[in-house]
Amino acid sequence: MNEIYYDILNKVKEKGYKLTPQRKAVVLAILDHDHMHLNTEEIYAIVKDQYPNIGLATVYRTLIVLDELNVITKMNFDDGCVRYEINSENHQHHHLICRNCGKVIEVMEDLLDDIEAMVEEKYQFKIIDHNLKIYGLCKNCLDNQ
Amino acid sequence: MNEIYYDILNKVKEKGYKLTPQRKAVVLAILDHDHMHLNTEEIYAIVKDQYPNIGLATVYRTLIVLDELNVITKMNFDDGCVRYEINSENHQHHHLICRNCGKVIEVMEDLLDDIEAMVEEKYQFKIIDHNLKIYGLCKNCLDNQ
DNA sequence: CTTAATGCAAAGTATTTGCAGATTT
DNA sequence: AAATCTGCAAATACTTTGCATTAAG
Repeated sequence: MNEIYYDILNKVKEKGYKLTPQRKAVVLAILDHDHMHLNTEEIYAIVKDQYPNIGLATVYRTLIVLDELNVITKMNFDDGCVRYEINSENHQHHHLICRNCGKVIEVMEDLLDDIEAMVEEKYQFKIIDHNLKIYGLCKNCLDNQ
Repeated sequence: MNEIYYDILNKVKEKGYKLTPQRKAVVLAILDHDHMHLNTEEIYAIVKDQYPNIGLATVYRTLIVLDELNVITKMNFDDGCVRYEINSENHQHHHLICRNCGKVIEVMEDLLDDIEAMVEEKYQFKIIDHNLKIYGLCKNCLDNQ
């Protein structure tokens, strides 16, 4: 965890961005709430706790920088806002989204090799990343019906 | 094509919605521009051509109805707006999105059976639909580098 | 004739931007 | 010291809503 944190700070510095306490606080907030798919307001609320006069615009701007540095990934769960995830390369995963309760479940298995091989060959498309969302009903909602 | 159109009108009627000329015009606009991933403004512009005093709000409201009836699907290509596609059940496809030029390419092969079977069994999740976006570089952008 | 749909304008959200002052390097 | 970053408020973009009027069934 600490290692990831310092890796991110280094990336920020390397690219010529300044290491401000606000930026550090945003990075920490995201790391501390991994797998929670926070949106900007939520990250802002967390950071504001320890850093009461940070502005929402600073959080927006920091997230743009982190996205540009490939540190985080934007996620869209169709709930009207952008949510963020840490980008740990060797940790590919997909999302199951319950159409009834909205819960998001992470699936750690990848299993997209076949389709990716086909795409690269047939479409001459150089794959960088992918994003798979599966919609349906979670166990809980199925049971309580 | 005509068959799909009347199927959609029937669905609208069946659910108790009124068949207004505005709704028909929106449906036609989408059908006439299939695979073009239009957003609301674009649909509005097309409809306005033949129906100059339609309001943007009517288009938004019609799209909400069509989405609810499962006639169209919302798509998010990370360009800041929601885009729509006709929902032809037996025509599953994925999208390749070029990180360089933004072009969206449709992939007609499905190839998600393995992963779906695994998800249904291991996560006890009843799958309704899925959405796969693959990011990378299209042939054109690779060639011109 | 009843009920729902439309068009307009106003109101909401989510996000971005301009700018003066503060902070990092 | 130079350049970037911050916080604030205003601006923008997309979408939804209230309401009086119109139109569909």
